[in-house]
Amino acid sequence: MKFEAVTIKDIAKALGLSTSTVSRALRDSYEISEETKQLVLNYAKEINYRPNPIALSLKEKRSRSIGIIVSEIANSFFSQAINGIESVAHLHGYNVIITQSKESYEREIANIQYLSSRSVDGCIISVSAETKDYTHITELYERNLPIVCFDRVIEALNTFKVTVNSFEGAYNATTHLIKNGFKKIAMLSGSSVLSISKDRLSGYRQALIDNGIEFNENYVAYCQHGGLIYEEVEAALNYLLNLKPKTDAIFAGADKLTTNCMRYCKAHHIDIPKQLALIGFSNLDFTDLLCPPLSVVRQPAFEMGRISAELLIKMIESKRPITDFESKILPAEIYARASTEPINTKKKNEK
Amino acid sequence: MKFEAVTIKDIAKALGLSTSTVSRALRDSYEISEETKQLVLNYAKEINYRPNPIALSLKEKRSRSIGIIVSEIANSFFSQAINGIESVAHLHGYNVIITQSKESYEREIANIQYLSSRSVDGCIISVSAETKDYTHITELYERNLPIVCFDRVIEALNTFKVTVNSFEGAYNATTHLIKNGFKKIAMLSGSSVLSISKDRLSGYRQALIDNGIEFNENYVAYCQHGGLIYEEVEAALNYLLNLKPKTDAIFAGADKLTTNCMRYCKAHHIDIPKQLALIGFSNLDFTDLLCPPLSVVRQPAFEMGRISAELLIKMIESKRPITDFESKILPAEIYARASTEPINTKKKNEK
DNA sequence: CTGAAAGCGCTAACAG
DNA sequence: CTGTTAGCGCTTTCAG
Repeated sequence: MKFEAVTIKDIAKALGLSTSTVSRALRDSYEISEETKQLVLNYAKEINYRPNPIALSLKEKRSRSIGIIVSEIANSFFSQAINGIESVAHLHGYNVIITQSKESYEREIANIQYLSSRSVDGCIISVSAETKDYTHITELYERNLPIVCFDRVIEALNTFKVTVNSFEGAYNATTHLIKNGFKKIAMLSGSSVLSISKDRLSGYRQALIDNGIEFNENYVAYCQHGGLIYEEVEAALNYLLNLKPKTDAIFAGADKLTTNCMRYCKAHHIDIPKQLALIGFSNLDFTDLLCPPLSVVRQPAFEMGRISAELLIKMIESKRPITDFESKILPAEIYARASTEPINTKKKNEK
Repeated sequence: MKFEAVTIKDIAKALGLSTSTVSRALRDSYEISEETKQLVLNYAKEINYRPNPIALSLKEKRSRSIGIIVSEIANSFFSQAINGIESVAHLHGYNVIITQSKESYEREIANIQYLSSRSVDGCIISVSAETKDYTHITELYERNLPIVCFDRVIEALNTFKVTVNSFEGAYNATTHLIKNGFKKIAMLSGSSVLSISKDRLSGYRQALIDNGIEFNENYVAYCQHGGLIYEEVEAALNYLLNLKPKTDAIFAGADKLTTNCMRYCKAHHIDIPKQLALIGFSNLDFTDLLCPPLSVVRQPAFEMGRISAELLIKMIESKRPITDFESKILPAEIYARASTEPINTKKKNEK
């Protein structure tokens, strides 16, 4: 089965013109008579002519499309970010090709190579949790493929980076827990190689220190797949919840970690926040409807996508190489809800 | 900024061969000596040569990519379905271009035209809630663009269709409510033009009738944007909850309707299920964690995506036009949770 | 066994 | 103002 489209040649033949005349007429070139233009334009509309972007791409070595690599579109943060990217891309006449790495290094490589060979004009990337070696990306970047990093950025890559202030978000979340009276706050962290994990860990650490609480490495557990697999979260929590002194609150560093932590508590009949308080990064739209309503650190995902796309398009359309790269760091917002409410310990202990 | 890739020409020049020889060597043609093949293959690997799929597409008029149009990737049902599509597409060496209609007729047209002109080999479509006229799709289909409909199908299009058994899902959900003692069951429906809305309404209706309850049109409210906009759900519920006799349960016909209904109840301090029971279609992964845990009708989204992609690829690769189109109808699963638990009315009314 | 040449759809320099 | 031609990267006759 083959799908046959109308070409410039068909128009030229039908109208007894040359292909170049038709081409020029369609692009409203000044060197074509008004008469011919109208003739061509009308006929083109009539037979519903659409230029073949593939031929165009081949010729111009640009495709007016941009590639996206994220770990998982089913993740709210990423689908919101993609919406942001699409909104500005379409505004500038670009289309968007979305790919998922599923946190796999192999798939990330396959994706970026597909995208680059597919002649996307640039890429917006949030690297996979598995990726430690970035040569597949830096190589393309050095060969002049415009790339913007967002969310999980590559420190070593000298380009635009769009992130949330992970340190601050983690700092505020942890401080919030402390203010609400929680003492033994553990951190459930994503892959230790990710920049955001490190930043979030630092924020958590600093908040403890600033509040006169000792930072204890043992109260941090890592999930190398970012919580994508429930079992890794289960293992991490089995560990964290059996420490002495007893963990009374969890700060979770990523979307899936947060929700899977909740799932764990439900499965193990752990009362939130009475037995365990919980706050974590999440962009789910339903955290207020959860049981209990969940305190979260929310990232401006749409906005991050928007900015990333704007920067990428700026890079693509810039005449000369850009050397002055800013990093955009947006604030994360804390939503305090029931999952971190202070528990009135007096009832139990006093009087 | 331009990204320059290695071409066959570069290899030919470097090795003192012709481009055709190189091309043949790379494709392991029988008419090339083992020697030359090795030479070319080694060099190609060394300089990391990748064929340009754009050039290939132009030549072969096929791109080994398939297009997807869904209303919204942030919708769990669709992101799960996309995962299913991707899994088989990659298996067959196809790539996937995802687009979103955002329930807009205009965007749907723009998307499918982009995809077809972009020479995707076929499309998998779930139409937007706004779409009443399908000529933009049927036209392309008649011009031999393979298309598979899923979820929201186009009845009139004679092609493969992959759906969930909406009638049965709705029937079972409604019956579940009746069995649990609810009397005045209202339905919160999506866009009235969608086939799935009609089927779900029929299922709801039939369940009432089969249980000796009169079907009353007034107890059905429609949300033309499928619940994407909270306000339309709010308006619908304001209406449904003020009917006499009083509505005591809601059956919601789509993902966003269900969750927005929950949000409404929370905002209006309506106790689920005591004041209002709720069950609805939803593919959210967190419905068990909601407050209260939500009874849902769940669609096998991944599976639907998988099957759609298999059928599409079968269509694309078939030598002769296919005429025998089956419709795959998969069962929906009911998960009964606290949001539809029977309420013990005896306490109030009797003795 | 290998090379020259044409062509996929389009644009753009170069001629008229 | 319009036509001819070459070329983007690749495959594929058709000639050697």
